[in-house]
Amino acid sequence: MSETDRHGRDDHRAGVELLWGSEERASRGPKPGLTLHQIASAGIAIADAEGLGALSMRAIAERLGFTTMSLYRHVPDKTALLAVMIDTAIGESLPISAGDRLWRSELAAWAWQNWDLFHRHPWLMQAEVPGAMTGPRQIAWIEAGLEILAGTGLTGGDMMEIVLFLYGYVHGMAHLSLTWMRHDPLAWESSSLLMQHIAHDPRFPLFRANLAAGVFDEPNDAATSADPMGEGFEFGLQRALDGIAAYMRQRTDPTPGGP
Amino acid sequence: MSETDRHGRDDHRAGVELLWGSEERASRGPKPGLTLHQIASAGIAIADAEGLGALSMRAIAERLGFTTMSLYRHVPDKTALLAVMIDTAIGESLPISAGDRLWRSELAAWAWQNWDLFHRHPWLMQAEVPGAMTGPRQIAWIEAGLEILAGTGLTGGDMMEIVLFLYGYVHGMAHLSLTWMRHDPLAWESSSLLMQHIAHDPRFPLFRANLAAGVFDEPNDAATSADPMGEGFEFGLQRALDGIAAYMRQRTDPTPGGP
DNA sequence: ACGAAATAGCGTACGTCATACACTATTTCG
DNA sequence: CGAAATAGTGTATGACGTACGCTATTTCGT
Repeated sequence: MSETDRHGRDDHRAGVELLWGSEERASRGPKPGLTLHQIASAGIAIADAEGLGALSMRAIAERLGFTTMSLYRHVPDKTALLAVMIDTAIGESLPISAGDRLWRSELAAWAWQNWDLFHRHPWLMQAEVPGAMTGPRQIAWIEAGLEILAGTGLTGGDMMEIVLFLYGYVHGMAHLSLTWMRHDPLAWESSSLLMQHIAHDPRFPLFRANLAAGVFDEPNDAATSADPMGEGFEFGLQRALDGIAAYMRQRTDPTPGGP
Repeated sequence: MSETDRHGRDDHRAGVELLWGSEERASRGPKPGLTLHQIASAGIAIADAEGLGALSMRAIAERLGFTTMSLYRHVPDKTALLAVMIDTAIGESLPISAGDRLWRSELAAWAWQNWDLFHRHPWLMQAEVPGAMTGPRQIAWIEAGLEILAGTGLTGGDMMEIVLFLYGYVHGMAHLSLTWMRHDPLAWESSSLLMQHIAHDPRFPLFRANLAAGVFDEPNDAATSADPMGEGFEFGLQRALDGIAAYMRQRTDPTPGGP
């Protein structure tokens, strides 16, 4: 067991270095015919097209025309590779400013770009990687959020908490969206089966009422849209921004109306 | 491939029925010495103690003193079992009213109970199960949220969107918390390694400043607390509730200040 | 220029996983 | 009482991550 632990730790350390270290070519030995970036890109392509379940070391190697074990010359283990894949995918679209200098629209753009990212690479949500393997591009995303709030007169701590608040919301809502809205015909049938069950269950009168009122689009409508929960996301986003705005007012106007 | 698809669909349907159907004993055949509830409970115990990675059909069967394949008499596949585990774990603590009838404190209690649930069973976040396999107890949780908002004069659609907004936030923040705050000593070392990298990276001045200011507790402090991100959660929760409150004001007071 | 050192990729092998399938023993209904 | 249905067992299969030893290649110190 202690051997396993030691190994796990070494792989963790190696994973962090893979994300943050410099990619220097070794001086001696044959020239690599395979790069970390190629591997990560192949992995992303597979995960995008066929889901995380289809992402095996074998599948990646085959796609690249190398043997499975060759990958391990560039990556300590699959978890570390996933971490690199995540950071690579995030890096494909770093946050773009909305253009104006208004924190509210900038934050909204920031949130929507994040939302889109999760929908472009649905496996990002499922990939379970320890937080210590966070990569620089993910930090860059947080940094961008902090930058947006930099001119508002909030303390650093407040800024960080607000960014994490918003990031948490985006992440959670994207998870809901992706869990629910796999519009493959396979999930379709069982989904309507579930709706039938709920619709006949007397324990959930309010939920049922909303079902009947079409608050959830009927599955056949939802299946036609690429982003069926986008409206719900926008709603929550506006609530979140309202909450942030209220907090900023409260912190910058020291109104004398105390207890 | 079409054979696999057909099978996947059948398993999906069976999974939904497992969650929602009635558990009637078959009339003929030997008496079962094993129940679905036992299996799910054993699975929960393993996942709680050793994580989702240690949750194998073999491990569950061994713990119960049966063979691996015996489980498949009660469960179509592992995904469906996970769905039952999730619903069982959620059912262990159904939402409890805060006592007063104020939507704000009731919703806060609701959110905190959800947060606690995720921390009591961290694997709930990792368990990837299709949305169509949502169980009745999870719906009960949403229903409880709707009930809290029932007296506020909002439309059904608004109520649902608010509950999903809050649920999304709780889920996302819990994910952040659990991804980051595995306080096992194994993750510890690589985590501080990451912090070192960030601390020396000129690309993230704002993030670095907050690191230096101790906005993230130093890892050694965080490791001592059972819920190190609880404060951040409460902060975001209050912002979310403020945002909801603002929306309710806007919808119930039809102020004439239009465009 | 040359041997030592280091590395890239390959081939094989192992243990673990979910799960298909055939079998036996048990219970109940017609 | 026999036919039908079911609970649990035993064995087998194919996919997975990855440890280990090998060969071929490149570069450094001499």
